[in-house]
Amino acid sequence: MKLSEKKMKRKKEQILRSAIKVVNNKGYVKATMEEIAAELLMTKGSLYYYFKNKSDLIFQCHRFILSDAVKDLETVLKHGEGSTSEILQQMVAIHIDYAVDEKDTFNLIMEPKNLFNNEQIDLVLNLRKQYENLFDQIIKRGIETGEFKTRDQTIARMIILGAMNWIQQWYSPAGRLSKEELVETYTDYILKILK
Amino acid sequence: MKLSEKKMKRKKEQILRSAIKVVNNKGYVKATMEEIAAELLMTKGSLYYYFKNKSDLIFQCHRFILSDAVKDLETVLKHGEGSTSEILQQMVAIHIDYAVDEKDTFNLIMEPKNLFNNEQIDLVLNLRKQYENLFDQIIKRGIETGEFKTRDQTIARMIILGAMNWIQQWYSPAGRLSKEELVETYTDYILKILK
Amino acid sequence: MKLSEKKMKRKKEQILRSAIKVVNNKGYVKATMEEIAAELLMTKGSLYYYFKNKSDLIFQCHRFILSDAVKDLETVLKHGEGSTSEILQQMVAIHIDYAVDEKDTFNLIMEPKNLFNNEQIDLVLNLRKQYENLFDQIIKRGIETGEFKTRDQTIARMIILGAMNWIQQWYSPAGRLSKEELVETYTDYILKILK
Amino acid sequence: MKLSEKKMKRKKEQILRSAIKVVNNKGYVKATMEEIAAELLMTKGSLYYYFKNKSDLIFQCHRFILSDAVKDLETVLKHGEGSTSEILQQMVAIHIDYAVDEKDTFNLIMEPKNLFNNEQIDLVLNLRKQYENLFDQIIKRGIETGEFKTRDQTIARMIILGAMNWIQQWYSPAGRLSKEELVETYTDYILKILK
DNA sequence: CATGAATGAGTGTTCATTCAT
DNA sequence: AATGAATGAACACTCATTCAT
Repeated sequence: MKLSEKKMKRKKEQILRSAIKVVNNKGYVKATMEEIAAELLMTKGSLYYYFKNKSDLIFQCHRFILSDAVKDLETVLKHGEGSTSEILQQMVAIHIDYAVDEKDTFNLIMEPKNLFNNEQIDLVLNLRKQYENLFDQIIKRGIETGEFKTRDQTIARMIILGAMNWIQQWYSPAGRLSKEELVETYTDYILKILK
Repeated sequence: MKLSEKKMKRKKEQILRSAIKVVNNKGYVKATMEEIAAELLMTKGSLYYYFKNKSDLIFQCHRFILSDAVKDLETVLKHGEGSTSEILQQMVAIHIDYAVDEKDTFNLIMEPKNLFNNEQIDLVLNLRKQYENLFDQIIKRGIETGEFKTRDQTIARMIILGAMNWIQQWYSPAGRLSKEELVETYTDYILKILK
Repeated sequence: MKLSEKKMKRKKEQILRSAIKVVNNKGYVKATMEEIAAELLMTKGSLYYYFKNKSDLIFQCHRFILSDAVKDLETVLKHGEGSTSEILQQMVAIHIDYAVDEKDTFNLIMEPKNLFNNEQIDLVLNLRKQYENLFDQIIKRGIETGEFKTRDQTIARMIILGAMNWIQQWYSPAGRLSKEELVETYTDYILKILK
Repeated sequence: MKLSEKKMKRKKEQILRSAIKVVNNKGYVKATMEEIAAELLMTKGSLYYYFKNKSDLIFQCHRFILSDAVKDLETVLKHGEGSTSEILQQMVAIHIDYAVDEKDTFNLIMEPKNLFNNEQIDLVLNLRKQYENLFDQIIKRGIETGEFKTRDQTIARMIILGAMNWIQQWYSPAGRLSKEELVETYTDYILKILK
């Protein structure tokens, strides 16, 4: 019982990984079930054993990655050490890690959702809100400790997220900047926004 | 000759306008030649008299909008009055206008380009560079006048562009903020980055 | 204008004829768009130029045949000469003609309709009612003239229709009975029911 | 041996019952192996231990129901009490019961058989003949006792069967007529045919 | 110039069937 | 005896593209 369930879960994850890859290379419309399956040496028919729909599969991809990122951020937010600014820097590092390492994957964050049904949309929006909320929390904490101040907190957060999401459009680890330098510079600018 | 050429040009522009509308509504993958033609009371077959491809048509849309935006920015940059900060504010206003009004067509900036052939990609990348360059110019001007200073100018510009491009992911003119307020707040934060 | 419309109509009818043939040979579920198209040396894609759906196409088939039959029956009912019994006999002849000559075609009458959408179902049920109603009319007329009498008119009509629809399950023109004999014998029995 | 054979038989019957249910609800084309199995808390793969094919399974359903009906009719025919007319009425009741309760499975009688292979078709046709023959017998008996008379016995029987089979196209137990009234009225009319 | 008509490659989805365990 | 998993053939439907008229 437990065994077969684990197997199922592992397979689902494999498929998700493959789907994430393909979806983010081609966009979710051009990503075909065939290609997603092919990468795993399966036939597209088999995918339907694990996922109800293409829509469902894509949705799970989104959810999967986002959940992971949320978990990482939460850990830092709760157990991270140092000043609020230092914790913020760690969060920026996490976001940039996802955006750069899992490039295609994380890109999902900013894609539209004409494919999701209402139920799914709700869940996605919730996850996104959760994600944004983590940055809201750190900002609020900074304000409370007197480290930060903002004119309009929502917009400040949007600016920060936008700036970070844009990274994957241009940054290459092979380029002029190391990831560490990138994180540092970004944090620097972000702190300017919050001060 | 000249006459028929002008007619052709006018027709092409009509088609582009229609295509832009549809693309902005449905995204370029779901935008069908049929719908683009229908809006003009034509049949899709006719489109092929003016454009080689759907790919070509979409590309021209992108180019059209981007050129427009570049022109607008250039005008402000050259003839705009006021301090560098004030000119920057006008540029932010222009960008936000395009991002909000021309949603998906403008959005193409940040989307992959599995649709464009190499020739087209080069042209698009050039346009993008031109676009970015205009923001580089205003930053440089600010530094020369002593109004701005940056730790890393490229990254500063990336942060600014990223922040602005993100707007279309969340901003609705029907929401809490008017476009004017949005522009003002954004400029405010952007200036913080540059000071 | 008028010309192309006529062409369209003619083509639609051709497709309907083909569809009727295939549908009634294989049943509407096993009838494929491909096969329907193949018979006309078309590709299945083309069918969608004329019909929105498989469901739509099948529906039009049903409607097409049923309308024809209704028209024929109405003609006899209104302009037929002779006693009510004699007119009934002509109606029986028409029904049997459809059932035997257009065997597969007419069979549609008795097939379920899990395929039709609500709008279509309404129309189909209406047509069926119209068809049944024609037999109701002749029965009523017979009762008024004193030629017929019934215990339960609805059931009488159902028995008559059922008996006639069953013919295509067993009758072959190549068999023992000519169509004329068949009609005569059937009418004979039907009159027994109505007397 | 004997024991496991009995187990096998019992299981087969369980499956048939489930299949019959599903087929009656969805029609045999839309009835899926999955659904048939699910009702029994099995997986569809297991069905293939008991039945070679879906075709085979469906065929056995048909056979099962038809055999049952034949048995019931035979019982009445041999041991039924009362006049020939009264026995006929009981047979009509049986037929109507099957037609109404076992809708689609029983309906198979009058559907084409693109699903059955030649071997199966022969068996089905034989069963049908057996079924029809039982009605022939009662008619013949009526003629011998002087209760009935017919112009053409085969056609008379066809009319009676057709009328009865049609019932499932329109009758609903929830409607105006109870099943008892239906039986009585039908018998009444059928007797008119036979007199 | 424009269109009506046709095409064909592609795509998601379903489902009977198989088979190792 | 049963199952989990995979397969592959089939099918409806879409749409960019073509071309004779």
